[in-house]
Amino acid sequence: MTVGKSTMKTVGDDISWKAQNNGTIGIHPCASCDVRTRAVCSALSNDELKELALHSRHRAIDAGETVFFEGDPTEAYYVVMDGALKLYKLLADGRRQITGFLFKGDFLGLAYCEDHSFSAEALKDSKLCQLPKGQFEAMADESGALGRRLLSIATSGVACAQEQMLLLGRKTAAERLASFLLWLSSAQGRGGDDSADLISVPMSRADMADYLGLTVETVSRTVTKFKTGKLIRLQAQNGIEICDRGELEAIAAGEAA
Amino acid sequence: MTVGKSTMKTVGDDISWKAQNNGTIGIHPCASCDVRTRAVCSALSNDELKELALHSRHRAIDAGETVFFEGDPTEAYYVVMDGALKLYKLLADGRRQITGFLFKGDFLGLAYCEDHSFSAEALKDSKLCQLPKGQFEAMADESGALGRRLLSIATSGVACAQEQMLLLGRKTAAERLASFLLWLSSAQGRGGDDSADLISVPMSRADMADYLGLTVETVSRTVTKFKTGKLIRLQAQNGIEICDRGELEAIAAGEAA
DNA sequence: CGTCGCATTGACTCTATTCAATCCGGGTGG
DNA sequence: CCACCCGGATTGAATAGAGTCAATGCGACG
Repeated sequence: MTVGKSTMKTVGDDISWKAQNNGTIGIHPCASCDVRTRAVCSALSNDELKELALHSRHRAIDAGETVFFEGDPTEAYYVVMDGALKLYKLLADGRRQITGFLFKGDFLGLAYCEDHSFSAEALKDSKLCQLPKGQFEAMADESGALGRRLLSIATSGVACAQEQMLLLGRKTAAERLASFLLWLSSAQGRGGDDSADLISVPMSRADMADYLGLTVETVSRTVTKFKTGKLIRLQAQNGIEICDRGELEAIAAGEAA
Repeated sequence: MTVGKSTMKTVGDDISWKAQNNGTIGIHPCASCDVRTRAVCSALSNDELKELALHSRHRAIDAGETVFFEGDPTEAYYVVMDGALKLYKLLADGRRQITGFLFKGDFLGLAYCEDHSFSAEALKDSKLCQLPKGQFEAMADESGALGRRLLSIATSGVACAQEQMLLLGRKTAAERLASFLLWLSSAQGRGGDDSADLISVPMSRADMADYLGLTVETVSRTVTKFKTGKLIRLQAQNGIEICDRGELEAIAAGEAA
């Protein structure tokens, strides 16, 4: 198992300071950031945001590139500005468990941890906003709002993880896939009305398998079964259309016949 | 699946106010609490502690009794003063996944969540210190130390949960049991030197199975295999002695032959 | 001493894995 | 333009690891 240091190009200091001054937000690079209102940053005052922006760096990550490896010392936290990431852990012989996927607006990192307890890799070309560990932690210590926001992120992370434990420990392959598709749908519904019926699946079958605790073959077979049963329809560009949400929900909950 | 409201006797207002005044701690009921230095409470000043104690209640929970059910509105947080609890989630047909065990000193509850996302039940007769939700949250909002402590608890909860996902998604029965025994050992080592070789197992085989994503039979068979292989020895009163920690560690990590 | 609940063991089954072949779409180079 | 190639996805056949069903063992307790 190769666990090396991550190397990556830093887009660097080229944060735009040209954002328009609208009188309330003031001039700072985050003014033009479209995840600002959704991400952790929303817990910061304009002054704090400005301060933090002084130390932040944007990083472009290509698909397949690693942000950091499990065991690496934590040097920074990140906000996903665009793209998608997978988080995973490995066993000595290469068996892999994906512990989560991150999308636009999500926060990456575990507060106050010395070392990363998982690896993070881009599913597709992505943009991250990198926040230096020390700087960010100091700010979290100062700002009650940021601390509370981080707590709420961690808390929902725990709830999510417990749901996934239920899936991994007790659900059948079909139940796992159904749960996954519905989760993906609701994740993509964030921002829009509700959950989308046409979902884009940025991860490979192998990634889905490693997230669901199955093999590629089983995922593929189960997808086919859902397709045959007219629960879903495969679309171009890794799209999946949910045709019978009710039935999928019943399956996901373990209520199916 | 019966999911009712939890009912429980409240030991009530009989918190002892007789703790000795040693000049620094001052007179308050927590002075005599032996988990005070380990639990969340350690993040509070004496004044804060005193304030919180005014609203706290001790609850005695019998083995098998439920503290709260998944879906119940969160009305309080708890500190486990003594005993052991299991946290679990259920599927519609009764399949159960235990998502964690709590011991003396552990914190019970997910900060700022409206409803409980899991049920909590005592493994054996236990004592809890109940902290009213509103009171405690207000205090967390005020005190940076408490907020940070809660964040660190939630954060290590996430790391723990991810480790468990790896176990549930990718480990074999033997690897799961080995990981579990070592975890239990290190959990009981807290307070003592390091990890204990003689561990007490307060949960039934069924609980172990539901925690490890296995069946009772498989757990039992695997225990027998370990016993036969001289990796462990069963002791009286649900005790298990670890005889070959190195081999167990190798198995747990997935490095065994 | 008998009973009850949990744990263990045995025999058989089944779901998901493994191993292997084929398919499909996109990109490349002749 | 089209044949070729490559990686991911799908499908098939055989296998294995854990599950299921059922019987027995064992210790605590009345």
